Amino acid sequence: MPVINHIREIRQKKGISQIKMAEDLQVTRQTINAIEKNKYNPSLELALKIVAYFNMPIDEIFILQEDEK
Amino acid sequence: MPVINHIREIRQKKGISQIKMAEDLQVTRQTINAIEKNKYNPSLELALKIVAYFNMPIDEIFILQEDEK
DNA sequence: ATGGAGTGTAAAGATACCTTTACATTCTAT
DNA sequence: ATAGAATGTAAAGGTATCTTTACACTCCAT
Repeated sequence: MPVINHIREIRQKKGISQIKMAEDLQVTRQTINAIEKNKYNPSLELALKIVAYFNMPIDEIFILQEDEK
Repeated sequence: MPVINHIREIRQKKGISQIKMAEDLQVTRQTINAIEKNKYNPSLELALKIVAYFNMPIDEIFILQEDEK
């Protein structure tokens, strides 16, 4: 899985629940949960919304793993 | 379409063909073309690869349009 | 004017992303 | 120990992303 994310840690550090984050971003709680659990990556659109939501540089949230083909 | 990109201009300014860019990024030429023509957005993974490929800040390549719901 | 390089596009098929609904589990506070 | 809030997960369905194959067009150089 070539893209990892630090959403859970960041979200928890900010004291935000999956429910609130999902509502704020207008997606379902399951979507947030699945992304945190690395079931799949967010779309580019949702990823950019998350970056804006956390107000952090993208490379502190999403990291492209170079090793695997 | 809430995410726009400046891939075409950047690619052309660097003198790279869609074919070469597709090979370098390990996707098909049609994928590059479709993204440039705004048929759809790249996945987060491909977007991050493009950012690394161009070696530019993401917000100079991909822009989240805020206005539309 | 023919050929090659670059680009535009379409159809069909596979997998990824996201939703709705639903139920189960964990954690904390009372 | 029970309740409420938060989280984990699963199935089914819809749309998005990407592939393969294929054909068309433009532009420039020979």
